[in-house]
Amino acid sequence: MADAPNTAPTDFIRQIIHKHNRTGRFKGRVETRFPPEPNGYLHIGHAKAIIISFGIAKEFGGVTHLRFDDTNPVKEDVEFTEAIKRDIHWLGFDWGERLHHASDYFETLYDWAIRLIEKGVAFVCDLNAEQMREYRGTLTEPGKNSPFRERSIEENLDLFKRMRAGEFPDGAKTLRAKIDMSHPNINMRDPVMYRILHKEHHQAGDKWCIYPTYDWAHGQSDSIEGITHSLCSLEFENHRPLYDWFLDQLEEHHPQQIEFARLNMTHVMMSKRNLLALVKEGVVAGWDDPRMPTLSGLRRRGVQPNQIRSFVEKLGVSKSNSTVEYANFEHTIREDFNAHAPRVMGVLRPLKVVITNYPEGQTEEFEAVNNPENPEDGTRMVPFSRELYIEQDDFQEEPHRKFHRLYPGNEVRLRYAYFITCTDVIKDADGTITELHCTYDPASRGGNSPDGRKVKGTIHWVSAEHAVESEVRLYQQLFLVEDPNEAPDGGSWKDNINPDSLEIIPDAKLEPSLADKPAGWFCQFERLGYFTVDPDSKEGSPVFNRTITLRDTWAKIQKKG
RNA sequence: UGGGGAUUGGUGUAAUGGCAACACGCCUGACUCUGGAUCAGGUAAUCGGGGUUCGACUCCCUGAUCCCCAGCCA
Repeated sequence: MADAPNTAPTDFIRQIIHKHNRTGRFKGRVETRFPPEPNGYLHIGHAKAIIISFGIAKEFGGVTHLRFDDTNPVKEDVEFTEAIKRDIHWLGFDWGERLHHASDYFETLYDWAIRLIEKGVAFVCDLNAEQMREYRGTLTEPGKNSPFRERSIEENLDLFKRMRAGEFPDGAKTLRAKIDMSHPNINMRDPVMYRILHKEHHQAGDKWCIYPTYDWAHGQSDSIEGITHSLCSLEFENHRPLYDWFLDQLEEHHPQQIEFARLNMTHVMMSKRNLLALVKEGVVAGWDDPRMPTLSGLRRRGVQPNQIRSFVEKLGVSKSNSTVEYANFEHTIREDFNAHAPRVMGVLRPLKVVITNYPEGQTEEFEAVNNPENPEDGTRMVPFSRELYIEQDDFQEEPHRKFHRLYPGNEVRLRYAYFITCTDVIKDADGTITELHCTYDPASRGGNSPDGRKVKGTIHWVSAEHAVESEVRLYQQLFLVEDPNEAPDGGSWKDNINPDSLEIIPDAKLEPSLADKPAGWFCQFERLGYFTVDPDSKEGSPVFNRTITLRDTWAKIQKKG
């Protein structure tokens, strides 16, 4: 499972850390953090951030903190914290004792704010939101100083304490850093540090009615925890000067913020807000719907955590905005499953086959290989009888010129069993094929003919009397377009939703070994794809999710006509 | 039009002054008791224009394009 030793990544972040280690900036220590806001579920995009932050720290012998960035009680909920922790653990990472909340630091943050007031670099401002916007200036014009900017330190101290004491209504006052209203970086134009919010906090209870903003809380939390490298996404680049400014003013431990490009993927909705909409509006069944790009959705779908890790590791890290093709993710999933998934036989769309020259009532068993990629996985016995199910797709009455499966008069191999030849096609009054009659060659027992005769096709099958009935859920992309956010003319992103993203097959026929597999168990249905047992399964009647199909060369041939 | 970033095949990354490499995708072919897997081969790139240099993806100048920022969101 280890990466090849000579391919250790040398991306720009690792290069910076190596440099710090050379110069002794952090005395060789590497400590990172993952700071989710508890306002939604983690998705594949977060997985990149998690894998990078945890992965790099580990690689350098350091540790990673999990810190809930819970500075806005209006948007957040404990509901999400457990899900976030579970998903990170599932991905394969552990924060040990280092579980924190930004709200753990509210008292320190408050003290530090007082320090800045005393230093004369923070002030209480009475401007309301609209006024503040006017005073801020624009991208091209400088802002104006707030009329409250020159309050005395004493007055600021008094006002700030009274803000905390709850003397003022929401929005009446803010605490702001005193930096430079004409700074070309708008984040430096006297940014807000505290706002008044009379709202109970999911962690801190009703203790506070003033809450720190992201800019004031984040870097200081990093500092308190002794973080050395604070890795975040590109949009925070503009905030780094402020991150640095606060820590310079405080003269506290000063981590290095490093920004990298977040993960974008074709066909995947990454916006938390829109994912929430999909859940709330019932487009999907929940955050863990297998069509969701959430970690819980992927897990239920059957994607394995090591697959996500190797996917992200192979992508690399850079600062350029980019969008990964979904096929890349699929490749990684298949690559791993191919090596590890046990093979079984299951028929999704059953077509009954009667072997007319096979003795009625007779049953025999064939030895089937569990995983040809890994002979140590051994073999299992699969029952065979006179009546079988094969896949409807494996029969064509009038075959495509390159079709080499079953058609009238053609001989194929039933995997691990016998050669059979189609002799009759039975139809109902509507002309729908209901049954096939075939003959078998007893000499081909086990799947090879002693006369060396070759067949072009090998198909899977399940013995009718031994079949386990199963509900199988097939998934397609929730969005067929490459960029789900790109709304069609006059429409919205919702118009991109694929109405056929879920297909339920109520009566698939599976080989008997599949009757009682536990939820989460995965396998390959030969020739069809990789499947996972869904938690909805009941004893003796499993529900399978198709995680991903096999590569389908035949589909390409058909497409070409 | 202020500031901050970015730009290498269709896609994602490497090469940090010395043969533009790897992976995905796509296309051939071989092999196959999974039209899977595997194997062999092929396709295809340094944003433009100047300059420095024996030599430039890399350094300098200049232009273009894309992304981010005007929440009391994170």
